[in-house]
Amino acid sequence: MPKPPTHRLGELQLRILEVLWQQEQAPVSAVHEALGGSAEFAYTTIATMLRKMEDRRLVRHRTEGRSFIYRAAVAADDVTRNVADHLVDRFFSGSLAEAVSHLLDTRAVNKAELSELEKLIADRKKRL
Amino acid sequence: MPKPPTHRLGELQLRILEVLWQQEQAPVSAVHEALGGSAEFAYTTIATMLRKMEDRRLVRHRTEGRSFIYRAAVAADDVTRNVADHLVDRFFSGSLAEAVSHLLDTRAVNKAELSELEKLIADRKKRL
DNA sequence: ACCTAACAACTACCCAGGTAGTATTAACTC
DNA sequence: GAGTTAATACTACCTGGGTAGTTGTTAGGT
Repeated sequence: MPKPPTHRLGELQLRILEVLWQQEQAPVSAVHEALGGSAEFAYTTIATMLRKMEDRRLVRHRTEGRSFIYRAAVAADDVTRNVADHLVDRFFSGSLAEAVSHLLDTRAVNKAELSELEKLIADRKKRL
Repeated sequence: MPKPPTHRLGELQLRILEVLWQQEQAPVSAVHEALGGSAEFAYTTIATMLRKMEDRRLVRHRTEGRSFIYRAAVAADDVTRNVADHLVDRFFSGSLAEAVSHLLDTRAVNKAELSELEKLIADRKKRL
């Protein structure tokens, strides 16, 4: 099956997916609620977006009574991985080190976080 | 001045910026050439995109004879930083360690790269 | 049987990235 | 100074994210 290009998702699509990842499955109304209700978006906006996302195979639905119950059709990890991978490839020519270096340059990283990173890498090294 | 949201750039816009970062400044024709000439894009596509990007303050131009000489108005580092920062914030709730962990999980990282990372972090630690 | 509330379907926008054809302008050439 | 050429300007289109109004359907209450 052709995987959808999961990098390049709109912000709303992302938030909808996040709801579905958390709730496993939900009718339109529940997604709408979880996103802040009518204060943030019209109910129809969510319904439309859900339909469009189903076209792109990002979500699926089944019918229950008169309601559409949606669930995510892509895993959170897949989306995250695709987006992150794409970034590293596109902006750092595939070099993870370059990416991390850049991030370290421009973020306030405290000692604790640095130690966490060190442990992470040490662990990884052992596993080779 | 209101900075343009540099995350969320189209692919073509990125490639145009990359040309401009490399060449410092260039007329439309040079950008078009650098992007593979008419085999890839019509000359007018590049010209149009450059104009649109100037609206968004991503590039500037000056006139030289009848030619427009364009140059980037945003630094490569700024764009990269914004995109990377946005990613870490959006997908890893701001945790660099989480992001790196995820990347390590899904990319084939060899020993050399791991060592490079280790050195990077050690250096950074000293500097605190 | 009728009314209403809930819900999905349909339709129609707006905006921006991307694409490119056509028109225009200005300089250069003969 | 008419014609060619190289450049920009204008215009129009497609696609996809985002937004929402209107319409149709149906279950439930009375």
